[in-house]
Amino acid sequence: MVETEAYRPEDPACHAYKGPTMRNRNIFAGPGIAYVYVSYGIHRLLNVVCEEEGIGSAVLIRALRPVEGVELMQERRGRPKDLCNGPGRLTQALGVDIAHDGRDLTEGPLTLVPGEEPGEIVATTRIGISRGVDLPWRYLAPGERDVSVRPKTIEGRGLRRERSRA
DNA sequence: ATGATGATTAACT
DNA sequence: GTTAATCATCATG
Repeated sequence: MVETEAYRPEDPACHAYKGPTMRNRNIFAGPGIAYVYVSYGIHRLLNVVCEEEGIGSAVLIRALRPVEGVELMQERRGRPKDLCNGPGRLTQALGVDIAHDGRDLTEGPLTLVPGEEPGEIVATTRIGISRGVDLPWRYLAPGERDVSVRPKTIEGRGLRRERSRA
Protein backbone atom coordinates (compact mmCIF):
# COMPACT_ATOMS: atom_id res chain seq x y z
CA MET A 1 0.00 0.00 0.00
CA VAL A 2 1.81 3.11 -1.17
CA GLU A 3 -0.77 5.90 -1.00
CA THR A 4 -3.80 6.66 1.21
CA GLU A 5 -6.02 9.52 2.29
CA ALA A 6 -7.73 10.05 5.64
CA TYR A 7 -11.31 11.26 6.05
CA ARG A 8 -12.50 12.33 9.48
CA PRO A 9 -15.99 13.05 10.87
CA GLU A 10 -15.38 16.78 11.34
CA ASP A 11 -13.92 17.02 7.83
CA PRO A 12 -16.19 18.65 5.21
CA ALA A 13 -14.75 16.40 2.50
CA CYS A 14 -15.75 13.27 4.39
CA HIS A 15 -18.84 11.45 3.21
CA ALA A 16 -19.87 11.05 6.84
CA TYR A 17 -19.78 14.81 7.47
CA LYS A 18 -23.54 15.26 7.20
CA GLY A 19 -24.39 12.07 9.04
CA PRO A 20 -25.46 8.62 7.92
CA THR A 21 -27.36 8.11 4.67
CA MET A 22 -28.13 5.09 2.54
CA ARG A 23 -24.96 5.49 0.53
CA ASN A 24 -22.49 6.08 3.35
CA ARG A 25 -23.92 3.90 6.11
CA ASN A 26 -20.95 1.54 6.15
CA ILE A 27 -18.44 4.26 6.94
CA PHE A 28 -20.04 4.13 10.39
CA ALA A 29 -19.85 0.34 10.63
CA GLY A 30 -16.74 0.04 12.78
CA PRO A 31 -13.03 -0.73 12.40
CA GLY A 32 -11.94 -3.13 9.71
CA ILE A 33 -15.10 -2.79 7.64
CA ALA A 34 -14.92 -1.82 3.97
CA TYR A 35 -16.72 1.27 2.72
CA VAL A 36 -17.06 1.04 -1.06
CA TYR A 37 -18.95 3.53 -3.18
CA VAL A 38 -19.33 4.56 -6.81
CA SER A 39 -17.54 7.70 -7.90
CA TYR A 40 -18.36 9.65 -11.05
CA GLY A 41 -20.75 6.90 -12.00
CA ILE A 42 -17.87 4.77 -13.15
CA HIS A 43 -15.34 3.95 -10.47
CA ARG A 44 -15.54 2.12 -7.21
CA LEU A 45 -13.44 3.49 -4.39
CA LEU A 46 -12.29 1.39 -1.47
CA ASN A 47 -12.07 2.75 2.05
CA VAL A 48 -11.15 1.08 5.31
CA VAL A 49 -13.22 2.19 8.29
CA CYS A 50 -11.01 2.97 11.26
CA GLU A 51 -12.97 4.44 14.14
CA GLU A 52 -15.36 2.60 16.37
CA GLU A 53 -18.89 1.82 15.29
CA GLY A 54 -21.02 4.93 14.99
CA ILE A 55 -18.14 7.23 14.07
CA GLY A 56 -17.87 8.03 10.36
CA SER A 57 -14.20 8.01 9.49
CA ALA A 58 -12.16 6.05 6.97
CA VAL A 59 -8.98 5.72 4.97
CA LEU A 60 -9.22 5.78 1.18
CA ILE A 61 -6.82 3.37 -0.49
CA ARG A 62 -5.37 5.37 -3.39
CA ALA A 63 -2.55 3.20 -4.71
CA LEU A 64 -0.89 -0.18 -4.30
CA ARG A 65 2.29 -1.78 -5.49
CA PRO A 66 1.19 -5.03 -7.15
CA VAL A 67 2.92 -8.00 -5.56
CA GLU A 68 0.98 -11.06 -6.61
CA GLY A 69 -1.52 -11.86 -9.32
CA VAL A 70 -0.21 -9.33 -11.80
CA GLU A 71 -1.49 -11.33 -14.77
CA LEU A 72 -5.03 -11.35 -13.44
CA MET A 73 -4.82 -7.64 -12.72
CA GLN A 74 -3.68 -6.97 -16.27
CA GLU A 75 -6.56 -9.00 -17.55
CA ARG A 76 -9.10 -7.12 -15.43
CA ARG A 77 -7.60 -3.77 -16.34
CA GLY A 78 -7.21 -4.57 -20.01
CA ARG A 79 -3.71 -3.14 -20.14
CA PRO A 80 -0.20 -4.12 -19.04
CA LYS A 81 0.61 -1.09 -16.90
CA ASP A 82 -1.18 1.30 -14.53
CA LEU A 83 -2.72 -1.53 -12.58
CA CYS A 84 -3.07 -0.07 -9.09
CA ASN A 85 -1.83 3.53 -9.25
CA GLY A 86 -5.13 5.21 -8.50
CA PRO A 87 -8.18 4.55 -6.31
CA GLY A 88 -10.43 3.59 -9.22
CA ARG A 89 -7.77 1.56 -10.96
CA LEU A 90 -6.88 -0.59 -7.99
CA THR A 91 -10.44 -1.64 -7.30
CA GLN A 92 -10.78 -2.75 -10.90
CA ALA A 93 -7.49 -4.64 -10.69
CA LEU A 94 -8.55 -6.35 -7.46
CA GLY A 95 -12.11 -7.02 -8.55
CA VAL A 96 -13.58 -4.91 -5.76
CA ASP A 97 -17.13 -3.68 -6.25
CA ILE A 98 -20.21 -2.58 -4.35
CA ALA A 99 -20.73 -6.13 -3.14
CA HIS A 100 -17.70 -5.53 -0.91
CA ASP A 101 -19.33 -2.56 0.79
CA GLY A 102 -19.75 -3.41 4.46
CA ARG A 103 -17.57 -6.51 4.34
CA ASP A 104 -15.13 -7.35 7.09
CA LEU A 105 -11.56 -6.83 5.89
CA THR A 106 -10.04 -8.80 8.73
CA GLU A 107 -11.18 -12.10 7.26
CA GLY A 108 -12.52 -13.60 4.08
CA PRO A 109 -11.40 -13.36 0.45
CA LEU A 110 -10.51 -9.67 0.69
CA THR A 111 -8.30 -9.37 3.75
CA LEU A 112 -5.81 -6.75 4.88
CA VAL A 113 -2.55 -8.29 6.01
CA PRO A 114 0.68 -6.70 7.23
CA GLY A 115 3.13 -5.98 4.43
CA GLU A 116 6.63 -4.62 4.30
CA GLU A 117 7.85 -2.21 6.90
CA PRO A 118 7.04 1.27 5.65
CA GLY A 119 9.89 3.42 4.43
CA GLU A 120 9.69 7.18 4.12
CA ILE A 121 6.17 8.62 4.20
CA VAL A 122 5.22 12.09 3.02
CA ALA A 123 1.98 13.98 3.78
CA THR A 124 0.33 16.26 1.22
CA THR A 125 -3.10 17.73 0.63
CA ARG A 126 -5.76 15.42 -0.77
CA ILE A 127 -6.70 15.01 -4.40
CA GLY A 128 -9.92 15.43 -6.32
CA ILE A 129 -11.95 17.14 -3.58
CA SER A 130 -13.47 20.61 -3.34
CA ARG A 131 -13.72 21.01 0.41
CA GLY A 132 -11.21 20.43 3.18
CA VAL A 133 -8.62 21.17 0.52
CA ASP A 134 -5.94 22.36 2.93
CA LEU A 135 -5.88 19.38 5.26
CA PRO A 136 -2.60 17.48 4.75
CA TRP A 137 -4.20 14.06 5.03
CA ARG A 138 -2.84 12.29 1.99
CA TYR A 139 0.06 9.98 2.74
CA LEU A 140 2.37 8.43 0.19
CA ALA A 141 5.68 6.65 -0.14
CA PRO A 142 7.68 9.05 -2.29
CA GLY A 143 10.11 6.42 -3.50
CA GLU A 144 7.38 4.19 -4.89
CA ARG A 145 6.70 4.02 -8.57
CA ASP A 146 3.03 3.11 -8.18
CA VAL A 147 1.84 6.33 -6.56
CA SER A 148 -1.07 7.97 -8.40
CA VAL A 149 0.04 11.61 -8.47
CA ARG A 150 3.50 12.55 -7.32
CA PRO A 151 4.00 15.82 -5.48
CA LYS A 152 6.03 18.36 -7.44
CA THR A 153 8.48 18.88 -4.63
CA ILE A 154 9.27 16.77 -1.64
CA GLU A 155 10.10 18.21 1.75
CA GLY A 156 13.76 18.96 2.04
CA ARG A 157 14.83 18.00 -1.45
CA GLY A 158 13.91 18.79 -4.99
CA LEU A 159 11.92 16.55 -7.23
CA ARG A 160 13.74 13.38 -7.93
CA ARG A 161 12.75 12.09 -11.29
CA GLU A 162 13.13 8.49 -12.29
CA ARG A 163 14.00 7.52 -15.81
CA SER A 164 11.19 5.70 -17.52
CA ARG A 165 12.77 4.62 -20.79
CA ALA A 166 15.79 2.54 -21.57
C1' DA B 1 4.80 16.51 -21.30
C1' DT B 2 0.49 18.98 -20.08
C1' DG B 3 -4.46 20.26 -20.69
C1' DA B 4 -9.46 19.38 -21.99
C1' DT B 5 -13.28 16.42 -22.36
C1' DG B 6 -16.79 13.22 -21.46
C1' DA B 7 -18.37 8.75 -19.50
C1' DT B 8 -22.27 7.08 -16.40
C1' DT B 9 -24.39 5.68 -11.60
C1' DA B 10 -26.71 6.79 -7.39
C1' DA B 11 -27.86 9.62 -3.93
C1' DC B 12 -29.22 13.95 -2.68
C1' DT B 13 -31.67 18.77 -3.23
C1' DG C 1 -31.53 18.40 -12.08
C1' DT C 2 -27.00 18.43 -9.91
C1' DT C 3 -22.97 16.58 -8.07
C1' DA C 4 -19.16 13.51 -7.44
C1' DA C 5 -12.67 11.13 -2.80
C1' DT C 6 -11.71 9.43 -11.35
C1' DC C 7 -9.78 7.91 -15.52
C1' DA C 8 -9.07 7.04 -20.54
C1' DT C 9 -8.57 9.33 -24.60
C1' DC C 10 -7.54 12.91 -27.61
C1' DA C 11 -5.40 17.33 -28.65
C1' DT C 12 -1.50 20.23 -28.69
C1' DG C 13 3.60 21.96 -27.48
